[in-house]
Amino acid sequence: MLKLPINSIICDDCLKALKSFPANSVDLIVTSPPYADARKNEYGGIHPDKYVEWFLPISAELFRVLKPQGSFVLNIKERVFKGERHTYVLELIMKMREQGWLWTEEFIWHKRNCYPGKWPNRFRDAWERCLQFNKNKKFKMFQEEVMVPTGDWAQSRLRNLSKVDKTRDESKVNSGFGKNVSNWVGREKAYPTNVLHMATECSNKSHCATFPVSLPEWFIDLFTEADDIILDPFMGSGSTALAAIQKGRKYIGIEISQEYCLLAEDRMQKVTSQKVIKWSV
Amino acid sequence: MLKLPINSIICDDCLKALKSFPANSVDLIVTSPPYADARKNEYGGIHPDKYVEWFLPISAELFRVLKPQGSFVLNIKERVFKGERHTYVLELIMKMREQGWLWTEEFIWHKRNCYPGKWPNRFRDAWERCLQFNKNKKFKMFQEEVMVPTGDWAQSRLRNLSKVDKTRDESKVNSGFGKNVSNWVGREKAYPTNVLHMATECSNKSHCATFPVSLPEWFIDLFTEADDIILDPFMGSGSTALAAIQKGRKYIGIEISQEYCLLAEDRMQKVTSQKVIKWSV
DNA sequence: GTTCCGCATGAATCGATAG
DNA sequence: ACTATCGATTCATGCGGAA
Repeated sequence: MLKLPINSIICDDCLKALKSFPANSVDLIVTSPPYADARKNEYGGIHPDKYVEWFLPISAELFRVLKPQGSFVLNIKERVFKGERHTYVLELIMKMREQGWLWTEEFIWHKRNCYPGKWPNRFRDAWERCLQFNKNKKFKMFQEEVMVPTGDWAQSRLRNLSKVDKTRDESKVNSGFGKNVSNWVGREKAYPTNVLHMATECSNKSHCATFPVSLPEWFIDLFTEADDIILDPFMGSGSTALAAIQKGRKYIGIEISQEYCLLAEDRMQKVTSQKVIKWSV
Repeated sequence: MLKLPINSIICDDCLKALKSFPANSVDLIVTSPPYADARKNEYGGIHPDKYVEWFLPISAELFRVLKPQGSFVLNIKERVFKGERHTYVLELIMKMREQGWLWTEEFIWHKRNCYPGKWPNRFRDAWERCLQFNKNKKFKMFQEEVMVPTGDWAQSRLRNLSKVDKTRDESKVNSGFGKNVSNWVGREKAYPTNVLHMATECSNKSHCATFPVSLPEWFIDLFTEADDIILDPFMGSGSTALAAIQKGRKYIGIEISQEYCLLAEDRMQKVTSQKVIKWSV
Protein backbone atom coordinates (compact mmCIF):
# COMPACT_ATOMS: atom_id res chain seq x y z
CA MET A 1 0.00 0.00 0.00
CA LEU A 2 2.82 2.37 0.87
CA LYS A 3 4.39 3.31 -2.42
CA LEU A 4 7.17 5.73 -3.19
CA PRO A 5 6.27 8.54 -5.64
CA ILE A 6 9.48 8.45 -7.69
CA ASN A 7 10.28 11.57 -9.72
CA SER A 8 7.31 13.49 -8.40
CA ILE A 9 6.48 16.72 -6.71
CA ILE A 10 3.91 16.32 -3.98
CA CYS A 11 2.04 19.50 -3.26
CA ASP A 12 0.98 18.78 0.30
CA ASP A 13 1.98 19.03 3.93
CA CYS A 14 5.27 17.22 4.32
CA LEU A 15 4.44 15.41 7.56
CA LYS A 16 1.29 13.98 6.01
CA ALA A 17 3.09 13.06 2.79
CA LEU A 18 5.99 11.39 4.57
CA LYS A 19 3.67 9.11 6.51
CA SER A 20 2.55 7.57 3.22
CA PHE A 21 6.12 6.56 2.35
CA PRO A 22 7.51 3.10 3.05
CA ALA A 23 10.34 2.79 5.59
CA ASN A 24 14.02 2.60 4.58
CA SER A 25 13.38 3.75 1.05
CA VAL A 26 15.34 6.90 0.18
CA ASP A 27 19.11 7.19 -0.16
CA LEU A 28 19.62 10.85 0.67
CA ILE A 29 17.62 13.68 2.18
CA VAL A 30 18.78 17.23 1.45
CA THR A 31 16.61 20.04 2.63
CA SER A 32 16.48 23.57 3.85
CA PRO A 33 13.38 23.99 6.00
CA PRO A 34 11.85 27.42 6.51
CA TYR A 35 13.89 29.20 9.14
CA ALA A 36 12.15 30.42 12.25
CA ASP A 37 9.97 33.44 11.50
CA ALA A 38 11.44 33.76 8.03
CA ARG A 39 9.49 33.72 4.79
CA LYS A 40 6.35 34.60 6.65
CA ASN A 41 4.54 35.22 3.40
CA GLU A 42 5.05 31.76 1.96
CA TYR A 43 4.94 29.74 5.15
CA GLY A 44 3.28 30.18 8.48
CA GLY A 45 6.34 31.54 10.20
CA ILE A 46 7.32 29.41 13.15
CA HIS A 47 8.30 31.25 16.30
CA PRO A 48 11.89 30.47 17.37
CA ASP A 49 10.67 29.13 20.71
CA LYS A 50 8.34 26.68 18.94
CA TYR A 51 10.76 25.60 16.25
CA VAL A 52 12.08 22.41 17.83
CA GLU A 53 8.70 20.95 18.68
CA TRP A 54 7.51 21.78 15.18
CA PHE A 55 10.42 20.03 13.49
CA LEU A 56 10.83 16.90 15.63
CA PRO A 57 7.81 14.98 14.28
CA ILE A 58 9.13 15.62 10.78
CA SER A 59 12.66 14.46 11.59
CA ALA A 60 11.16 11.31 13.13
CA GLU A 61 9.44 10.50 9.83
CA LEU A 62 12.61 11.28 7.91
CA PHE A 63 14.44 8.82 10.13
CA ARG A 64 11.92 6.14 9.27
CA VAL A 65 12.02 6.84 5.55
CA LEU A 66 15.81 6.98 5.13
CA LYS A 67 17.72 3.85 4.15
CA PRO A 68 20.10 2.52 6.84
CA GLN A 69 23.17 3.60 4.84
CA GLY A 70 21.70 6.93 3.77
CA SER A 71 22.46 10.46 4.91
CA PHE A 72 20.36 13.46 5.93
CA VAL A 73 21.76 16.91 5.20
CA LEU A 74 19.96 19.72 7.01
CA ASN A 75 20.72 23.27 5.93
CA ILE A 76 19.75 25.64 8.72
CA LYS A 77 20.79 28.75 10.62
CA GLU A 78 19.56 30.31 13.82
CA ARG A 79 18.15 33.82 13.80
CA VAL A 80 19.15 36.69 16.00
CA PHE A 81 16.50 37.04 18.69
CA LYS A 82 16.63 39.88 21.20
CA GLY A 83 20.26 40.57 20.47
CA GLU A 84 21.38 36.93 20.81
CA ARG A 85 21.69 33.96 18.52
CA HIS A 86 18.73 31.75 19.39
CA THR A 87 19.52 28.24 20.60
CA TYR A 88 16.86 26.31 18.71
CA VAL A 89 19.33 24.70 16.34
CA LEU A 90 21.49 23.50 19.22
CA GLU A 91 18.44 22.06 20.96
CA LEU A 92 17.29 20.47 17.73
CA ILE A 93 20.57 18.61 17.28
CA MET A 94 20.38 17.20 20.79
CA LYS A 95 16.74 16.21 20.49
CA MET A 96 17.33 14.55 17.12
CA ARG A 97 20.06 12.47 18.69
CA GLU A 98 17.48 11.22 21.19
CA GLN A 99 15.42 10.11 18.19
CA GLY A 100 18.31 7.92 17.09
CA TRP A 101 20.05 10.23 14.64
CA LEU A 102 23.82 10.32 14.70
CA TRP A 103 25.23 13.83 14.32
CA THR A 104 28.09 12.86 12.06
CA GLU A 105 29.39 16.22 10.88
CA GLU A 106 28.70 19.92 10.56
CA PHE A 107 29.66 21.41 7.22
CA ILE A 108 29.92 25.17 6.89
CA TRP A 109 28.37 26.80 3.88
CA HIS A 110 30.27 30.05 3.43
CA LYS A 111 28.00 32.42 1.52
CA ARG A 112 30.30 34.61 -0.46
CA ASN A 113 27.52 37.03 -1.27
CA CYS A 114 25.66 37.39 1.96
CA TYR A 115 22.91 39.83 2.76
CA PRO A 116 24.18 43.39 3.22
CA GLY A 117 23.50 45.63 6.16
CA LYS A 118 25.10 47.35 9.10
CA TRP A 119 24.26 47.16 12.76
CA PRO A 120 25.86 48.63 15.84
CA ASN A 121 26.71 45.29 17.41
CA ARG A 122 27.20 42.66 14.71
CA PHE A 123 28.48 42.03 11.22
CA ARG A 124 26.83 40.47 8.23
CA ASP A 125 26.03 36.78 8.56
CA ALA A 126 27.99 34.95 5.87
CA TRP A 127 27.58 31.30 6.84
CA GLU A 128 25.01 28.60 7.41
CA ARG A 129 25.12 25.15 8.91
CA CYS A 130 24.82 21.99 6.80
CA LEU A 131 24.29 19.33 9.44
CA GLN A 132 24.96 15.76 8.40
CA PHE A 133 22.91 13.12 10.22
CA ASN A 134 23.02 9.35 9.80
CA LYS A 135 21.28 6.24 11.07
CA ASN A 136 24.49 4.24 11.29
CA LYS A 137 28.18 4.86 11.67
CA LYS A 138 28.70 3.18 8.32
CA PHE A 139 27.07 5.07 5.50
CA LYS A 140 27.51 5.48 1.77
CA MET A 141 30.14 8.06 0.85
CA PHE A 142 32.04 8.61 -2.40
CA GLN A 143 34.78 11.04 -1.54
CA GLU A 144 36.49 10.85 -4.93
CA GLU A 145 33.41 12.36 -6.60
CA VAL A 146 33.92 15.75 -4.99
CA MET A 147 37.66 16.10 -5.21
CA VAL A 148 38.92 19.55 -6.12
CA PRO A 149 41.77 20.49 -8.42
CA THR A 150 45.08 21.48 -6.97
CA GLY A 151 48.67 21.68 -8.06
CA ASP A 152 50.10 24.13 -10.53
CA TRP A 153 46.77 25.65 -11.46
CA ALA A 154 45.86 26.51 -7.90
CA GLN A 155 49.37 27.63 -7.14
CA SER A 156 49.52 30.03 -10.03
CA ARG A 157 46.15 31.38 -9.02
CA LEU A 158 47.42 31.80 -5.50
CA ARG A 159 50.43 33.68 -6.72
CA ASN A 160 48.32 36.05 -8.72
CA LEU A 161 46.02 36.68 -5.82
CA SER A 162 48.70 37.23 -3.27
CA LYS A 163 48.83 40.95 -3.88
CA VAL A 164 45.16 41.26 -3.27
CA ASP A 165 43.65 41.04 0.14
CA LYS A 166 44.09 37.40 1.00
CA THR A 167 41.31 37.41 3.47
CA ARG A 168 38.73 38.14 0.86
CA ASP A 169 39.97 36.14 -2.05
CA GLU A 170 41.01 32.87 -0.47
CA SER A 171 37.47 31.73 -0.90
CA LYS A 172 37.60 32.09 -4.65
CA VAL A 173 40.76 30.03 -4.81
CA ASN A 174 39.56 27.36 -2.47
CA SER A 175 36.19 27.06 -4.10
CA GLY A 176 35.67 23.68 -5.67
CA PHE A 177 32.36 24.64 -7.14
CA GLY A 178 31.06 26.90 -9.79
CA LYS A 179 31.33 27.17 -13.46
CA ASN A 180 34.98 26.88 -14.33
CA VAL A 181 35.27 23.33 -13.06
CA SER A 182 35.62 22.25 -16.68
CA ASN A 183 38.92 24.08 -16.81
CA TRP A 184 40.28 21.77 -14.15
CA VAL A 185 40.03 18.54 -16.08
CA GLY A 186 43.31 16.69 -16.09
CA ARG A 187 44.69 18.61 -13.16
CA GLU A 188 45.85 17.14 -9.91
CA LYS A 189 43.14 16.75 -7.32
CA ALA A 190 42.76 16.83 -3.57
CA TYR A 191 39.98 16.01 -1.13
CA PRO A 192 37.89 18.99 -0.04
CA THR A 193 37.33 20.11 3.55
CA ASN A 194 34.15 20.60 5.52
CA VAL A 195 33.93 24.27 4.47
CA LEU A 196 32.00 24.95 1.25
CA HIS A 197 32.34 28.27 -0.55
CA MET A 198 29.30 29.02 -2.64
CA ALA A 199 27.40 32.11 -3.67
CA THR A 200 23.64 32.27 -3.41
CA GLU A 201 21.83 32.37 -6.72
CA CYS A 202 19.84 35.54 -6.82
CA SER A 203 19.69 37.53 -9.97
CA ASN A 204 17.05 38.84 -12.30
CA LYS A 205 15.49 35.46 -12.87
CA SER A 206 11.86 34.76 -12.23
CA HIS A 207 12.62 32.47 -9.33
CA CYS A 208 15.00 33.25 -6.53
CA ALA A 209 16.39 30.18 -4.89
CA THR A 210 18.43 31.06 -1.87
CA PHE A 211 19.63 27.49 -1.96
CA PRO A 212 22.08 27.31 -4.89
CA VAL A 213 21.85 24.18 -7.04
CA SER A 214 25.54 23.55 -6.49
CA LEU A 215 24.92 22.87 -2.81
CA PRO A 216 22.62 19.82 -3.18
CA GLU A 217 24.71 18.78 -6.18
CA TRP A 218 27.76 18.52 -3.99
CA PHE A 219 26.06 16.34 -1.39
CA ILE A 220 24.44 14.23 -4.11
CA ASP A 221 27.85 13.54 -5.62
CA LEU A 222 29.25 12.73 -2.21
CA PHE A 223 26.51 10.51 -0.80
CA THR A 224 24.74 8.82 -3.73
CA GLU A 225 25.22 6.74 -6.86
CA ALA A 226 23.33 6.75 -10.17
CA ASP A 227 19.59 6.03 -9.85
CA ASP A 228 19.58 6.62 -6.10
CA ILE A 229 16.56 8.37 -4.67
CA ILE A 230 16.88 11.87 -3.21
CA LEU A 231 14.18 13.44 -1.07
CA ASP A 232 13.58 17.10 -0.26
CA PRO A 233 10.66 17.53 2.15
CA PHE A 234 10.81 21.35 1.87
CA MET A 235 11.45 21.64 -1.81
CA GLY A 236 10.79 25.32 -2.40
CA SER A 237 11.52 26.15 -6.00
CA GLY A 238 13.05 22.72 -6.60
CA SER A 239 16.81 23.15 -6.50
CA THR A 240 17.40 19.75 -4.92
CA ALA A 241 15.16 17.99 -7.41
CA LEU A 242 16.87 19.74 -10.29
CA ALA A 243 20.28 18.77 -8.97
CA ALA A 244 19.15 15.15 -8.61
CA ILE A 245 17.92 14.89 -12.21
CA GLN A 246 21.01 16.61 -13.57
CA LYS A 247 23.15 14.10 -11.72
CA GLY A 248 21.24 11.09 -13.03
CA ARG A 249 19.41 10.38 -9.79
CA LYS A 250 15.72 10.14 -8.92
CA TYR A 251 13.93 12.76 -6.88
CA ILE A 252 10.98 13.19 -4.59
CA GLY A 253 9.98 16.71 -3.67
CA ILE A 254 7.40 17.81 -1.13
CA GLU A 255 6.18 21.38 -0.94
CA ILE A 256 3.10 22.83 0.69
CA SER A 257 3.00 26.11 -1.22
CA GLN A 258 1.12 25.84 -4.48
CA GLU A 259 3.06 28.73 -5.94
CA TYR A 260 6.40 27.08 -5.27
CA CYS A 261 5.09 23.74 -6.58
CA LEU A 262 4.21 25.33 -9.91
CA LEU A 263 7.56 27.05 -10.03
CA ALA A 264 9.38 23.80 -9.35
CA GLU A 265 7.24 21.95 -11.91
CA ASP A 266 8.19 24.54 -14.47
CA ARG A 267 11.89 24.05 -13.80
CA MET A 268 11.61 20.27 -13.88
CA GLN A 269 9.56 20.11 -17.09
CA LYS A 270 12.47 21.70 -18.90
CA VAL A 271 14.67 18.70 -18.19
CA THR A 272 12.16 15.84 -18.20
CA SER A 273 9.22 14.87 -20.38
CA GLN A 274 7.01 13.05 -17.89
CA LYS A 275 4.38 14.68 -15.76
CA VAL A 276 5.92 15.64 -12.44
CA ILE A 277 3.28 17.13 -10.18
CA LYS A 278 0.85 15.52 -7.76
CA TRP A 279 -1.62 17.70 -5.96
CA SER A 280 -1.84 15.57 -2.85
CA VAL A 281 -0.66 12.32 -1.35
CA MET B 1 43.21 43.06 48.58
CA LEU B 2 42.17 41.77 45.19
CA LYS B 3 44.63 43.22 42.74
CA LEU B 4 44.96 42.74 39.00
CA PRO B 5 48.35 41.43 37.79
CA ILE B 6 48.71 43.72 34.77
CA ASN B 7 51.15 42.59 32.07
CA SER B 8 51.94 39.34 33.80
CA ILE B 9 51.97 35.65 33.15
CA ILE B 10 50.60 33.66 36.05
CA CYS B 11 51.86 30.12 36.08
CA ASP B 12 49.07 28.51 38.05
CA ASP B 13 45.67 26.88 37.83
CA CYS B 14 43.34 29.31 36.12
CA LEU B 15 40.34 28.80 38.39
CA LYS B 16 42.47 29.53 41.44
CA ALA B 17 44.11 32.52 39.78
CA LEU B 18 40.83 33.99 38.58
CA LYS B 19 39.40 33.96 42.09
CA SER B 20 42.11 36.40 43.14
CA PHE B 21 41.00 38.94 40.54
CA PRO B 22 38.64 41.82 41.33
CA ALA B 23 35.22 41.84 39.64
CA ASN B 24 34.47 43.86 36.49
CA SER B 25 38.11 44.50 35.72
CA VAL B 26 39.09 43.19 32.27
CA ASP B 27 37.90 44.52 28.92
CA LEU B 28 38.24 41.44 26.76
CA ILE B 29 38.76 37.73 27.25
CA VAL B 30 40.11 35.74 24.30
CA THR B 31 40.99 32.14 24.83
CA SER B 32 41.26 28.72 23.34
CA PRO B 33 40.87 26.20 26.15
CA PRO B 34 42.32 22.72 25.89
CA TYR B 35 40.08 20.65 23.69
CA ALA B 36 38.49 17.56 25.14
CA ASP B 37 40.95 14.69 25.25
CA ALA B 38 43.35 16.76 23.18
CA ARG B 39 46.82 17.90 24.17
CA LYS B 40 46.94 15.12 26.69
CA ASN B 41 50.58 15.71 27.47
CA GLU B 42 50.20 19.30 28.56
CA TYR B 43 46.88 19.08 30.36
CA GLY B 44 45.01 16.36 32.12
CA GLY B 45 42.94 15.61 29.08
CA ILE B 46 39.32 16.20 29.94
CA HIS B 47 36.89 13.54 28.79
CA PRO B 48 34.27 14.93 26.40
CA ASP B 49 31.47 13.84 28.74
CA LYS B 50 33.06 15.79 31.60
CA TYR B 51 33.94 18.88 29.59
CA VAL B 52 30.93 21.04 30.45
CA GLU B 53 31.09 20.50 34.18
CA TRP B 54 34.82 21.18 34.07
CA PHE B 55 34.41 24.46 32.20
CA LEU B 56 31.37 25.97 33.90
CA PRO B 57 33.12 27.05 37.14
CA ILE B 58 35.72 28.79 35.02
CA SER B 59 33.19 30.58 32.85
CA ALA B 60 31.44 31.71 36.04
CA GLU B 61 34.65 33.36 37.22
CA LEU B 62 35.20 34.89 33.80
CA PHE B 63 31.73 36.37 34.01
CA ARG B 64 32.59 37.96 37.34
CA VAL B 65 35.92 39.31 36.13
CA LEU B 66 34.74 40.81 32.83
CA LYS B 67 33.69 44.46 32.67
CA PRO B 68 29.99 45.03 31.92
CA GLN B 69 30.75 46.32 28.42
CA GLY B 70 33.42 43.72 27.71
CA SER B 71 33.34 40.68 25.45
CA PHE B 72 34.39 37.05 25.84
CA VAL B 73 35.61 35.26 22.73
CA LEU B 74 35.80 31.49 23.12
CA ASN B 75 37.63 29.58 20.41
CA ILE B 76 36.47 25.99 20.55
CA LYS B 77 35.54 23.00 18.42
CA GLU B 78 33.95 19.72 19.37
CA ARG B 79 35.96 16.62 18.63
CA VAL B 80 34.72 13.49 16.94
CA PHE B 81 33.73 10.89 19.50
CA LYS B 82 32.59 7.42 18.44
CA GLY B 83 31.95 8.57 14.90
CA GLU B 84 29.88 11.61 15.89
CA ARG B 85 30.55 15.21 16.68
CA HIS B 86 30.24 15.40 20.44
CA THR B 87 27.62 17.80 21.82
CA TYR B 88 29.60 19.33 24.65
CA VAL B 89 29.99 22.68 22.91
CA LEU B 90 26.24 22.91 22.30
CA GLU B 91 25.54 22.05 25.94
CA LEU B 92 28.17 24.51 27.09
CA ILE B 93 26.52 27.38 25.22
CA MET B 94 23.17 26.63 26.80
CA LYS B 95 24.59 26.24 30.30
CA MET B 96 26.60 29.44 29.99
CA ARG B 97 23.42 31.27 29.09
CA GLU B 98 21.97 30.04 32.37
CA GLN B 99 24.96 31.65 34.09
CA GLY B 100 23.93 34.99 32.61
CA TRP B 101 26.07 35.06 29.49
CA LEU B 102 24.48 36.37 26.30
CA TRP B 103 25.41 34.31 23.24
CA THR B 104 25.77 37.27 20.93
CA GLU B 105 27.37 35.72 17.88
CA GLU B 106 29.21 32.75 16.48
CA PHE B 107 32.14 33.65 14.23
CA ILE B 108 33.62 31.01 11.99
CA TRP B 109 37.37 30.75 11.82
CA HIS B 110 38.08 29.18 8.45
CA LYS B 111 41.51 27.55 8.68
CA ARG B 112 42.94 27.93 5.23
CA ASN B 113 45.71 25.39 5.84
CA CYS B 114 44.04 22.85 8.03
CA TYR B 115 45.55 19.66 9.32
CA PRO B 116 46.14 17.14 6.53
CA GLY B 117 44.78 13.63 6.57
CA LYS B 118 42.18 11.30 5.14
CA TRP B 119 39.41 9.34 6.81
CA PRO B 120 36.88 6.92 5.33
CA ASN B 121 33.79 8.81 6.45
CA ARG B 122 34.73 12.47 6.85
CA PHE B 123 36.81 15.24 5.37
CA ARG B 124 39.45 17.41 6.95
CA ASP B 125 38.12 19.79 9.56
CA ALA B 126 38.82 23.30 8.29
CA TRP B 127 36.87 25.47 10.73
CA GLU B 128 36.44 26.31 14.37
CA ARG B 129 33.92 28.25 16.36
CA CYS B 130 34.73 31.64 17.86
CA LEU B 131 31.82 32.15 20.21
CA GLN B 132 31.17 35.71 21.32
CA PHE B 133 29.58 36.09 24.74
CA ASN B 134 28.60 39.29 26.53
CA LYS B 135 27.21 40.42 29.85
CA ASN B 136 24.98 43.07 28.27
CA LYS B 137 23.36 43.74 24.94
CA LYS B 138 25.36 46.93 24.73
CA PHE B 139 29.08 46.30 24.57
CA LYS B 140 32.17 48.03 23.26
CA MET B 141 32.74 47.46 19.55
CA PHE B 142 34.87 49.38 17.05
CA GLN B 143 33.79 48.09 13.68
CA GLU B 144 35.83 50.59 11.67
CA GLU B 145 39.06 49.07 12.99
CA VAL B 146 38.58 45.82 11.09
CA MET B 147 37.18 47.05 7.79
CA VAL B 148 38.38 45.36 4.63
CA PRO B 149 38.59 46.52 1.03
CA THR B 150 35.52 46.00 -1.08
CA GLY B 151 35.32 43.26 -3.64
CA ASP B 152 34.93 45.67 -6.52
CA TRP B 153 38.04 47.49 -5.52
CA ALA B 154 40.02 44.29 -5.19
CA GLN B 155 38.89 43.13 -8.59
CA SER B 156 39.72 46.30 -10.44
CA ARG B 157 43.02 46.39 -8.66
CA LEU B 158 43.75 42.86 -9.73
CA ARG B 159 43.33 43.86 -13.32
CA ASN B 160 45.52 46.92 -13.15
CA LEU B 161 48.48 45.43 -11.36
CA SER B 162 51.99 45.96 -12.58
CA LYS B 163 54.82 43.49 -12.25
CA VAL B 164 56.45 45.67 -9.63
CA ASP B 165 53.43 45.36 -7.39
CA LYS B 166 53.38 41.62 -7.74
CA THR B 167 56.94 41.07 -6.62
CA ARG B 168 56.73 43.62 -3.89
CA ASP B 169 53.85 42.04 -2.09
CA GLU B 170 55.02 38.48 -1.82
CA SER B 171 57.11 39.27 1.21
CA LYS B 172 54.14 40.65 3.07
CA VAL B 173 52.00 37.57 2.97
CA ASN B 174 52.18 36.91 6.67
CA SER B 175 50.79 40.17 7.93
CA GLY B 176 47.57 40.42 9.84
CA PHE B 177 43.98 40.29 8.84
CA GLY B 178 43.53 42.83 6.09
CA LYS B 179 45.99 45.15 7.71
CA ASN B 180 48.64 45.45 5.05
CA VAL B 181 46.12 46.01 2.34
CA SER B 182 44.43 48.77 4.24
CA ASN B 183 47.38 51.03 3.54
CA TRP B 184 46.92 50.63 -0.15
CA VAL B 185 43.22 51.09 -0.20
CA GLY B 186 41.75 54.46 -0.93
CA ARG B 187 38.55 54.67 0.98
CA GLU B 188 36.69 51.83 -0.61
CA LYS B 189 36.23 49.72 2.46
CA ALA B 190 33.49 47.42 3.61
CA TYR B 191 32.65 45.91 6.94
CA PRO B 192 33.72 42.29 7.28
CA THR B 193 31.41 39.34 7.86
CA ASN B 194 31.33 36.77 10.63
CA VAL B 195 33.58 34.41 8.65
CA LEU B 196 37.32 34.89 9.24
CA HIS B 197 39.83 33.42 6.82
CA MET B 198 43.13 32.90 8.58
CA ALA B 199 45.93 30.40 8.22
CA THR B 200 47.21 28.48 11.19
CA GLU B 201 50.75 29.26 12.22
CA CYS B 202 53.41 26.60 12.33
CA SER B 203 56.54 28.69 12.46
CA ASN B 204 58.23 27.01 15.39
CA LYS B 205 58.85 23.31 15.18
CA SER B 206 58.92 22.91 18.94
CA HIS B 207 55.49 24.39 19.31
CA CYS B 208 52.77 24.40 16.68
CA ALA B 209 50.32 27.04 17.80
CA THR B 210 46.85 26.22 16.55
CA PHE B 211 45.92 29.77 17.49
CA PRO B 212 47.46 32.30 15.07
CA VAL B 213 48.32 35.74 16.47
CA SER B 214 46.13 37.33 13.81
CA LEU B 215 43.04 35.81 15.40
CA PRO B 216 43.27 37.52 18.82
CA GLU B 217 44.57 40.61 17.02
CA TRP B 218 41.36 40.84 15.05
CA PHE B 219 39.14 40.61 18.13
CA ILE B 220 41.41 43.01 20.04
CA ASP B 221 41.01 45.57 17.26
CA LEU B 222 37.28 45.01 17.21
CA PHE B 223 36.48 45.02 20.92
CA THR B 224 39.11 47.14 22.71
CA GLU B 225 40.87 50.51 22.77
CA ALA B 226 44.42 51.44 23.66
CA ASP B 227 45.47 50.46 27.21
CA ASP B 228 42.52 48.12 27.66
CA ILE B 229 43.17 44.89 29.53
CA ILE B 230 43.00 41.56 27.72
CA LEU B 231 42.86 38.26 29.58
CA ASP B 232 43.67 34.78 28.33
CA PRO B 233 43.00 32.17 31.04
CA PHE B 234 44.47 29.37 28.90
CA MET B 235 47.41 31.21 27.47
CA GLY B 236 49.42 28.38 25.98
CA SER B 237 52.43 29.82 24.22
CA GLY B 238 51.13 33.36 24.61
CA SER B 239 49.63 34.37 21.27
CA THR B 240 46.88 36.46 22.86
CA ALA B 241 49.35 38.24 25.15
CA LEU B 242 51.64 38.94 22.22
CA ALA B 243 48.76 40.30 20.18
CA ALA B 244 47.73 42.55 23.07
CA ILE B 245 51.17 44.08 23.49
CA GLN B 246 51.61 44.56 19.77
CA LYS B 247 48.32 46.40 19.67
CA GLY B 248 49.19 48.69 22.58
CA ARG B 249 46.98 46.95 25.10
CA LYS B 250 47.72 45.31 28.45
CA TYR B 251 47.62 41.59 28.98
CA ILE B 252 47.09 39.02 31.68
CA GLY B 253 47.92 35.44 30.87
CA ILE B 254 47.24 32.37 32.95
CA GLU B 255 48.81 29.02 32.15
CA ILE B 256 49.24 25.95 34.30
CA SER B 257 51.98 24.26 32.30
CA GLN B 258 55.45 25.38 33.30
CA GLU B 259 56.79 24.55 29.87
CA TYR B 260 54.27 26.77 28.14
CA CYS B 261 54.83 29.55 30.69
CA LEU B 262 58.53 29.61 29.87
CA LEU B 263 57.79 29.56 26.17
CA ALA B 264 55.37 32.46 26.53
CA GLU B 265 57.80 34.36 28.73
CA ASP B 266 60.43 33.99 26.07
CA ARG B 267 58.14 35.43 23.42
CA MET B 268 57.07 38.31 25.62
CA GLN B 269 60.56 39.27 26.75
CA LYS B 270 61.40 40.04 23.16
CA VAL B 271 58.86 42.85 23.04
CA THR B 272 58.99 44.16 26.62
CA SER B 273 61.71 44.91 29.11
CA GLN B 274 59.95 44.26 32.38
CA LYS B 275 59.79 40.94 34.12
CA VAL B 276 56.65 39.13 33.05
CA ILE B 277 56.37 35.84 34.90
CA LYS B 278 54.82 35.00 38.25
CA TRP B 279 55.07 31.47 39.52
CA SER B 280 51.81 31.50 41.45
CA VAL B 281 48.95 33.74 42.44
C1' DG C 1 33.87 37.32 -29.02
C1' DT C 2 35.53 40.30 -25.17
C1' DT C 3 35.45 43.61 -21.49
C1' DC C 4 33.20 47.04 -18.86
C1' DC C 5 29.62 49.50 -16.46
C1' DG C 6 25.04 50.02 -14.37
C1' DC C 7 21.50 48.02 -11.77
C1' DA C 8 18.29 45.03 -9.27
C1' DT C 9 18.15 41.87 -5.61
C1' DG C 10 18.51 39.19 -1.52
C1' DA C 11 16.87 33.00 4.63
C1' DA C 12 19.00 40.37 7.73
C1' DT C 13 18.90 43.31 11.89
C1' DC C 14 18.16 47.34 14.75
C1' DG C 15 15.64 51.14 16.58
C1' DA C 16 11.76 53.90 16.53
C1' DT C 17 6.93 54.28 16.27
C1' DA C 18 2.40 52.65 16.84
C1' DG C 19 -1.31 49.65 18.80
C1' DA D 1 5.45 46.38 29.47
C1' DC D 2 4.99 43.70 25.18
C1' DT D 3 4.31 42.81 20.35
C1' DA D 4 3.77 44.30 15.32
C1' DT D 5 5.26 47.03 11.52
C1' DC D 6 8.38 50.15 8.92
C1' DG D 7 12.46 52.65 7.41
C1' DA D 8 17.46 52.84 7.10
C1' DT D 9 21.49 50.57 6.42
C1' DT D 10 24.68 47.68 3.28
C1' DC D 11 27.49 44.77 -0.59
C1' DA D 12 28.60 40.50 -3.71
C1' DT D 13 26.71 38.69 -7.78
C1' DG D 14 25.05 38.10 -12.45
C1' DC D 15 22.45 39.92 -15.99
C1' DG D 16 21.77 43.15 -19.94
C1' DG D 17 23.35 46.59 -22.79
C1' DA D 18 27.21 49.31 -24.58
C1' DA D 19 31.82 50.12 -26.37
